[in-house]
Amino acid sequence: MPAKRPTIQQIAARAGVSIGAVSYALNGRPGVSPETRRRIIDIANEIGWRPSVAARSLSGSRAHSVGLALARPADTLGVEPFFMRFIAGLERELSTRRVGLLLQIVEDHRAAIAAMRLAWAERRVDGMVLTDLWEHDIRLGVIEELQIPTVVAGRPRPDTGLPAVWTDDTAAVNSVVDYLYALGHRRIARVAGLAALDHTQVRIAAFREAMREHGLVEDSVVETDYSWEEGARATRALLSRRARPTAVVYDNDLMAVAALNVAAEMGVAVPEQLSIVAGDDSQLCVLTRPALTALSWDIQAYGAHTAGVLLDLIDGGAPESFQERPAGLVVRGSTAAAPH
Amino acid sequence: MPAKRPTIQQIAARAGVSIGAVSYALNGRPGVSPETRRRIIDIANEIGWRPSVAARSLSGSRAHSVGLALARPADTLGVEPFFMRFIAGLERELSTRRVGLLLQIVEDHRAAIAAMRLAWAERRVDGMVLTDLWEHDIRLGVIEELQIPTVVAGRPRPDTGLPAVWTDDTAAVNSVVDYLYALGHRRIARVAGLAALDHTQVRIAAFREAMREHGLVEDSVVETDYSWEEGARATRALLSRRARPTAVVYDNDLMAVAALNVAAEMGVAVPEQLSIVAGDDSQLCVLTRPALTALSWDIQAYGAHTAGVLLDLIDGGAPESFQERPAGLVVRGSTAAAPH
DNA sequence: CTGAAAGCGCTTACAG
DNA sequence: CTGAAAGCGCTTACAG
Repeated sequence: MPAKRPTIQQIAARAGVSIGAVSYALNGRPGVSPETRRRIIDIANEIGWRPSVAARSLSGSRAHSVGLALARPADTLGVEPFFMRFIAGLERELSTRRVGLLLQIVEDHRAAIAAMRLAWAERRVDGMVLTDLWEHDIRLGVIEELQIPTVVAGRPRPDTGLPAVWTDDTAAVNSVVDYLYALGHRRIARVAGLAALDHTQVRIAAFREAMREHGLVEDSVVETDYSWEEGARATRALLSRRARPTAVVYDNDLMAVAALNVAAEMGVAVPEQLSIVAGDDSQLCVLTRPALTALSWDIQAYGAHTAGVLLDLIDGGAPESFQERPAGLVVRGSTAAAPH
Repeated sequence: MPAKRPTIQQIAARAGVSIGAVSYALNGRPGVSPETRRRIIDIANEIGWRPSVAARSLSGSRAHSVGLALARPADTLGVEPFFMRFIAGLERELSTRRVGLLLQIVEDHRAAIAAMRLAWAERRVDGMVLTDLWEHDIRLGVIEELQIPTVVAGRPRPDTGLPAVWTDDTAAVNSVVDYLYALGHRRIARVAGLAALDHTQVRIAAFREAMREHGLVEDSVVETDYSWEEGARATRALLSRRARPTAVVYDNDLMAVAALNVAAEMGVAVPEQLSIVAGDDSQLCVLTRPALTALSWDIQAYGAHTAGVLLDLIDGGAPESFQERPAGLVVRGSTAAAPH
C-alpha cells in the first residue's frame, strides 16, 4: 500500500494559486511573480514534493530514462570488470540529470532487439546506449527504423549518423607495439577479441600496420570470444609454435590472466621468456603474479561521457561525438626485455 | 523526434468501439464479446501497439519498475563477479513479468537512501531490492517510513517484516569445516567479509560453532571489507603466525585469489602446506593455478527468486520468504590433506 | 502576472 | 455486453 505522495494539487491549494502557476513556478518558467514562486517552492520542499515521472512523461512525452541492453552471457559479464565500471560511469552522469537507467541483460542481438523494441513501444526510454557494435550489426536497422535517439559506445559509424564516444585504439595499439619493440621484442602476437566487433578489426589493422612499420612479420593474430577459455587456447597455440612469440598483447584482462596460467603450465617464464600485455587495466591486473602490464583508461569517464552525449542528443542537440584520451600503458611485472 | 506510437484511440477507431472496450479487451477483462475482443487484439497486434507505461502508471498507480541501489565503490563492483550474476538473475524474472529494473550505483548507504527516496517520490519504482544488509542498517528506517515494498536479498530480518531470499549459510560453513577436518586440518582460519553485514556475523558464528564441535580452537577469524587488498593483508597476518593455519576459508572469491599470491610470495605451497577455500565459485576460481575449491551456489537463481518474491509482494501477496538450496563445495586444486 | 481548461494514454466504476 | 465519462498528475497554450 504505497503511502500517499504529495501532488501539485496540494501545493496549489496551500499556496492559494492554480496548479498551472505551481507548475510554472516549480519549473522555473516565467509567469509567476518572484514572491509567489518563492512561496510555492518553499511549500513544495516542505511537503517533500517530487514530480511524478509518469505524469511528466505522459504530458511531456519524455520517459526520463535511457536503456542499456547488454548482449553477453551473464557468466561472462560477471568476470568481465569492464561493464560494471562502464555502467557506474553512465549512472553517475544520468543521476545528476535526473534520468534513470533501464538495464537489460540479454543473450544475443535478437533478444536485444526484442528488448529495445518493447522498451521503446512502451515508452520506457528516451534513448539507448549501444555497446560492442558489430561491423554488420542487426541492431542498427531497428534503431534506424524506430528513430531511437542512440549513442554508440565505441568507434563512430559514419554509415549511421549516430554520435559516438570512443578512444583512439590505433594510438594505443601503436604505443604497445613501440614499447615492446624498444624492449627488443621482434615476434609479437596479438590475441584479439570478437572478430565481429568493430573495434577488434580496427585494432588488428593497427597492430598489423605497426608491425609492418617496424619491419616485423605480423602473422600472429588470433581471434577469440574474450573468454578465459579461448584466451588460454590461443596462448597455448602461440606458445607451441616453433618460433614462439616473445610478447603477446591481449584484448582484455581476462585472457591475459589465462595466459599467465598457460605460460606456467608450459614452463614459459613471465616476463623472462614471455611478455604479456593486458587490455583494460582492471583490478584483475594487480591480482596476479607477476602483476600485468596493461593498457589503462578511464572506463568510468567513458561511461559518463557516453551518457552525456546521449542526453544532449535527446535534448535535441545535433549528434556530437566525443573522443576519450587514448589509453596509456601501465607497466607492471609481466613485461621485460626480450630474451635473446 | 520519436516516431508516433500507436494508442488505444487508434485501435478503438479502427474497431469501431470505445477506448474503454479496447482496454477491457486487451487486458483480458470481462465486458466485451469474444468476437470483438478477437478483432481488437488482432488490430493491436497488427499496428504493433504496446501500452504506454506512463499512462498505465498514472491511472493504475504502478510504475512497473523496481529499483536496485548498489552501495559499493564501482571499482570493487567491477571485479566482484557476484553482482552481475545476481542482476542477470533479477532481470530474467523481471522481464518475463514486464517489469523494468532501475539500477542505481552509489557510494554508500546515505547515497542509497537519497536515491531510494528520489525514485520513490518520483514514482519510478514499485518496490526495492535490498542487498548486503547491515546488522544496523539505516536504509531499513527509510523503507519503513515510506512503506516501500521491499525484498531482502539475504537472511530474513524478523525485526522488519520484510520477505527475504536467502541461503543457509550455517549449513554451508559446516560443510566446509567438516570437509577440512576430514582432510586432517586442525588449525583452520576464516577471512570474513564486512563485519557490519548480517551474514558475515552469521557465518562467523557458524564457523566458531563448527570448530567447537570438532574440539578445535577458533581464534582465527579476520574481518575485512572483501577487497583484494584486505584479503592479502589478512592472509599475510595469518601465515606469519607461529602456529599458522593449514587451511583458510574466504568469504568471497577475490580474497581467495589474493591469498594464492600471498602464499606464493611467502613460499607457502598450495595445497601442500595450505588449503584455500573461496566463497562464491565465480569464474575467478578456475582462472588461478591451482584452481580454487569453492562454495558453489546458483547466484542467478538467487536473483530470479528475489525478483519473484518482490513482485508477489507488490502484487499484494503476503510477504513470503524463499530459501535457496545451501551452497555446495566444489573441490578443485586448492585443497588437500593437511601437512603433518 | 495569473486562472481556467485541454490534453497526454491509459483504467475503471457507472449507466444503459 | 457496451458506451460515455471521470480521473491519474502533470504541462502548456490560451484567455483575461
